[in-house]
Amino acid sequence: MVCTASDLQGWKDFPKGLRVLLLDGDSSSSAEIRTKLEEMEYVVVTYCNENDALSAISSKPDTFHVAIVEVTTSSHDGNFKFLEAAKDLPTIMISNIHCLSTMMKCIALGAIEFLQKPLSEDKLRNIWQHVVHKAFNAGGSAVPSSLKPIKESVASILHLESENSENDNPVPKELEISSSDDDNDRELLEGSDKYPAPSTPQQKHGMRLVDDGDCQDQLNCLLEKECAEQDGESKSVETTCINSLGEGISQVENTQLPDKEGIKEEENSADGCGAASNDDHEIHDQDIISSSEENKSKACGLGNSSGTKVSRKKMKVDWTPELHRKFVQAVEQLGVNQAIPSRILELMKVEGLTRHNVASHLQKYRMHKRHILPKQDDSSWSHSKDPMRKNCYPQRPVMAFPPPYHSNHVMPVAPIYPPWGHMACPSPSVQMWVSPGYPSWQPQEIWPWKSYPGMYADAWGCPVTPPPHSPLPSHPPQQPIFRFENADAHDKSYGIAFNPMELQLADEEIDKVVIEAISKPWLPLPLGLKPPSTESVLSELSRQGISTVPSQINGSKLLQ
DNA sequence: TGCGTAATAT
DNA sequence: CATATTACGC
Repeated sequence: MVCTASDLQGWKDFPKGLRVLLLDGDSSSSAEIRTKLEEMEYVVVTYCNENDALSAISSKPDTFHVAIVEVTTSSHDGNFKFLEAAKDLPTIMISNIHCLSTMMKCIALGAIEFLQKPLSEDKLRNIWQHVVHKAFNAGGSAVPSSLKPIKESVASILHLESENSENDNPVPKELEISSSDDDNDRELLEGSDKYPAPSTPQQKHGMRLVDDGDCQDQLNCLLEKECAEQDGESKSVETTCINSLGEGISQVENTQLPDKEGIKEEENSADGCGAASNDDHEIHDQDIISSSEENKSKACGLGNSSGTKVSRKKMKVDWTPELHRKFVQAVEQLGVNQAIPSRILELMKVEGLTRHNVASHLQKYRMHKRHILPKQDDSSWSHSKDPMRKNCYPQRPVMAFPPPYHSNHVMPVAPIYPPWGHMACPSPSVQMWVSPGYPSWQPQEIWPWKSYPGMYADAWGCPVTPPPHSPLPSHPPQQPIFRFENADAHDKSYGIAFNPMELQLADEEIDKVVIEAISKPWLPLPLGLKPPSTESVLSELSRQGISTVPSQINGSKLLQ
């Protein structure tokens, strides 16, 4: 089967444009539902009496993909006639009444779902799932023609999926998907946290019962991915297995799990050592985490194909730059005084992360910070709430980029590069002069302490112009100096001092990396790039006629 | 109980 | 090695 991206063109924005028949005698509720649906870019045709609706579907049976039908209390057959007539059309019954027998009757007659009014947006948004479900579930050729395009569309997506996984493609699948329909996935993702949950529990289980496992699994997989990407606001952290080394890719997935206990539970049962009487939670498949882990391990070819209950003992939090960014953001937001594990945890809103995780991280974070800012001036970080903090960059007019590119620019006295750059200026005031283009909420400081393999592309999801092949060699930590150029200088004057060895490197490669680094100061330094040494900064400054440098920059002593 | 810290384990 | 865990004092 040929499955090119063009196959998807047919319904690129899949749920959008779904044609919905709305039959509701109550004009106000009808209008409301219609509005909501149209906001979601569904195409709605409303009917207020059953006969019109019936004639519509009988004259043009392929017009609609899904129907939403009110169960009337007035007319006695309560639109059941429609339900019977529209067997091919996935039909959702809606009503004000809470009558179990009515509900059951509807379901028995083929309604795919019964919803109480008022309908939440989630419910409405998710109606497409029924359509897909029906498209796959209707036996073979019996798929109503209105659903065929959907089935094909989804099938081709699924096919792409499986192709990708066969290739043991190094590119995370998420990226594949997103690149295949790049245009609209933003929008899709906007509300994506609302997608994953089927409108009703019944759907999840019901589907499993009926469907053939393959499709279903793939579909779940797909749906999961649709919402997995959400970059800015990842909500859960995936704990990683020990092997995690291979993957620098962002390990956060948005799972929006209602019960936060998911991971925590597993922790104590982690190695299942003493407590044989483990929790019974495990048997529930409610645990999205586990399934995503499974996917992941499949992706890297480590998966044990048989055991569905993949190791629950992955409990190490991988502090990806992204996760750390959130951490720092939270710390900053709280101010150092308030930055205690529990609050940080709250602010981070990362699912599955425990207070212990945060505490441990915080501990390390503080240690490193303190190591960098020796006692001399701990006020630099202990009173970050102080509004006068903005003075912490007295050299501002001098330096071109808002804050020194990385906080590490301001070199500590120690010759070695501290793995944990200190926070350049923890207070929000720093944002005041961050140039408008920058995501000012983002902490200026990101730890370059960890070199993620493949982090250029993966950890941040977006292309960071990685050095295509040969990433810069990790050089011995003495020579290579990245001379940071300041504002007055023109762009071309940024330079790199090479030692002979490095001259062999393709200049363009380096330039690319440097440009990238300069233009995106919020990213960690790419592997191989070092922040400028104190000496180089100073000499550069003096070369430009700036001889006096404040003795204290950002709390770090530069001179004397 | 929660926090911070250091030592220790994985 | 980075992180978790533990232990201890507050």
